[in-house]
Amino acid sequence: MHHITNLKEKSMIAMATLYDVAKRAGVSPKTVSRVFNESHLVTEETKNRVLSAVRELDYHPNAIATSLKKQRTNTIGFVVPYGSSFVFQDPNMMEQLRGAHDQLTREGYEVIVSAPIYQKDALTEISRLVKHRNVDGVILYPASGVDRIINEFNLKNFYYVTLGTCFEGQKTNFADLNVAPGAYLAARHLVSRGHSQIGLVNKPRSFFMIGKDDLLYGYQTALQESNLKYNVNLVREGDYTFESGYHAFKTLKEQNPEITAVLCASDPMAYGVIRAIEDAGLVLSRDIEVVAGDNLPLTQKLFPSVSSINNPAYEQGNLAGKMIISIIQTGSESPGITLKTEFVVRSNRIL
Amino acid sequence: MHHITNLKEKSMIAMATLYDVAKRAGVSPKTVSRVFNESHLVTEETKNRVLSAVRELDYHPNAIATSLKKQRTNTIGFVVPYGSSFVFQDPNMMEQLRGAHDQLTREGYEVIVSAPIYQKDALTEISRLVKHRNVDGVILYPASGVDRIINEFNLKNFYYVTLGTCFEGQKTNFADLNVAPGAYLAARHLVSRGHSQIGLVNKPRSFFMIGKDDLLYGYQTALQESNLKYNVNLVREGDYTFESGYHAFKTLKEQNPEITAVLCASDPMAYGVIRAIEDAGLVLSRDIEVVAGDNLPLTQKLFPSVSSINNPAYEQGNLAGKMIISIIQTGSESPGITLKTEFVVRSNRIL
DNA sequence: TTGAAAGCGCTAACAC
DNA sequence: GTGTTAGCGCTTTCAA
Repeated sequence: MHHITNLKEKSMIAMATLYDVAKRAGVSPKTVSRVFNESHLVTEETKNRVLSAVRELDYHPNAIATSLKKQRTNTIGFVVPYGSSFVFQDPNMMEQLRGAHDQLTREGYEVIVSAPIYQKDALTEISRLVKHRNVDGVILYPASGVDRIINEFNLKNFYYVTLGTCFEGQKTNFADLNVAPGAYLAARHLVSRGHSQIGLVNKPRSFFMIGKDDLLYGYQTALQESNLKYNVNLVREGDYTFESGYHAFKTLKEQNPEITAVLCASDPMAYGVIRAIEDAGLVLSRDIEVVAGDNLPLTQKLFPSVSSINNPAYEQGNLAGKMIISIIQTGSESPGITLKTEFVVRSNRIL
Repeated sequence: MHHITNLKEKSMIAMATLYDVAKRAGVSPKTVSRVFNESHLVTEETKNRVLSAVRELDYHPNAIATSLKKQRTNTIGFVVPYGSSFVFQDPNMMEQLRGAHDQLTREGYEVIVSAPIYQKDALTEISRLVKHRNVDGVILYPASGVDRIINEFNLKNFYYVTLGTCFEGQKTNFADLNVAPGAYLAARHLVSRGHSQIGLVNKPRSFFMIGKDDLLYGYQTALQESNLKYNVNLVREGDYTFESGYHAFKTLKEQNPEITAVLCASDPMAYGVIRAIEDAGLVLSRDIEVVAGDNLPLTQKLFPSVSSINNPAYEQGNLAGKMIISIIQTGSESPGITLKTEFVVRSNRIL
């Protein structure tokens, strides 16, 4: 049945197979398999004989063979477009990944991470991972074109969860975030502290479904309630990066000299704003009050006086992990869940 | 040969197999396989027939079956102990991961990332991934106990690369970093600017093989050359985190009131030092000059006046990726490579 | 409680 | 240039 050790190159040592264990223990292959999968169906005595053989031969079940037979890999793909710098250098995205990782590994899944540079590649990568059966399902990030993939996945019963909604009317399989509550509270807070010229550095338009879960919505609602009129000129659109925050504040200040506060959609953009404030010869929290968007630990530590919208990115990733597992195990879709943002005050404004 | 669509649950759609394609195209399975693997051995005409069938059936090769047959998965494990917060929240480690990811995906490998909380689990995880054949090889991080795993891997011809050396005398399969040159230049620079009380916030002792590639070594060498005597009391040991940096500066300043400069082994620790400086009522770069350890983009942006040792973490990860691929493809070990740190001056000291 | 035989989807060896 | 056959290492009927 089994051939002699395959003398590839120098000393490739043949790994023991389940058959080797069976032979050694004097039982059938199926019995060995049972010991690993349904051990309650095996006598204590035979089990011990098998386990001895396992130890003696240093046997480890071949995960690939198991996957082929069972038609599942116990692996989940985490695919994010926009390139590896965008992903691995964005602490907020890393929090999402961390949340997913923790949940998935706790449940015995491996995590394949992929961050192709181009959206097109990302879409291909998602399809490939799933269709080639490398993974049992994917957690994926909104990007243009993802809706088509989702459509196909729905038809073919492939499993996925999205980090945010990917098209209007998506009802299932998403772990989303509603930024409006945090933005609303943040804007109210700023107004209550006497600010009336409040800048908004929003996320890129392409990233969101315009609607009631948006930063802008919370901001506008708060202004309305306070009878402050909405000024388009106080709104900027960044791309989550430091640079875009820096640039946003620069132009905000130029066009609105009276500006005294800025609300940011992300922490890295808040850093850019802060840097721009200092470069303009102004003092953070005295001349301009900044509200950050993620409430990252680092931000709290570096800028203890900066209040922040709380972005539960870890929980979001965790939730996505839970959802994909449940979807795989039940074989049916999961209702979408939307987490809420909050607002954390850290105002020890200077003067 | 092939059974009717397996009506699991509702509508699990059967994926086309290579046999289905073969039948449809009127060729043998092997010919279909050839089209995907050695297409130059197939006539243009049959190839086209096969590809039509592939398209019509929406066929995708099953990666698991290929892996089982070929005895390789085209997947590399990236395993780091110390837990997911330590990993995903450390921008420097993310740079290593990013470097590895970019190289590996470019070469057609998937990356499985795993960050177990306990070192013990990490060691188990490394073994499992490799022994169960989930991955073709692993990139792993120094931790106590890794040396035993390496020993076993060497014996059994399993493939690995380490990010740094894991035991004294390791000669192969590592992508290491020599911190001494950067530390030396940094210390010389500080001395040349008139500093004589220079604090050192080093990495944790357990992380390094004490030797000539150490931060301390570069620091001491520079002091010696300048005829400054080495003062143990100016040296602290952190654990790469903000908190440890904060605490380090606090005690440094208490015990060395004359201190005017601090050299840090990592950027997060430098952030902690900077925060502590400000909390002590001192001004960064005027009262205390700080040198950071990683030269992260964020640090450059947030603190433009802070010089830094340059930590080529991306390159290190990239190199590790290159090495593991070469090791797998040639079947033989790779000589270890040590990257050098440099020093980047950004001194626009205030006053 | 245990075992025999078939086969998951692919490719390597060896025909033709 | 193309096809046949066996088998990668496991689990799943089904039978004993």
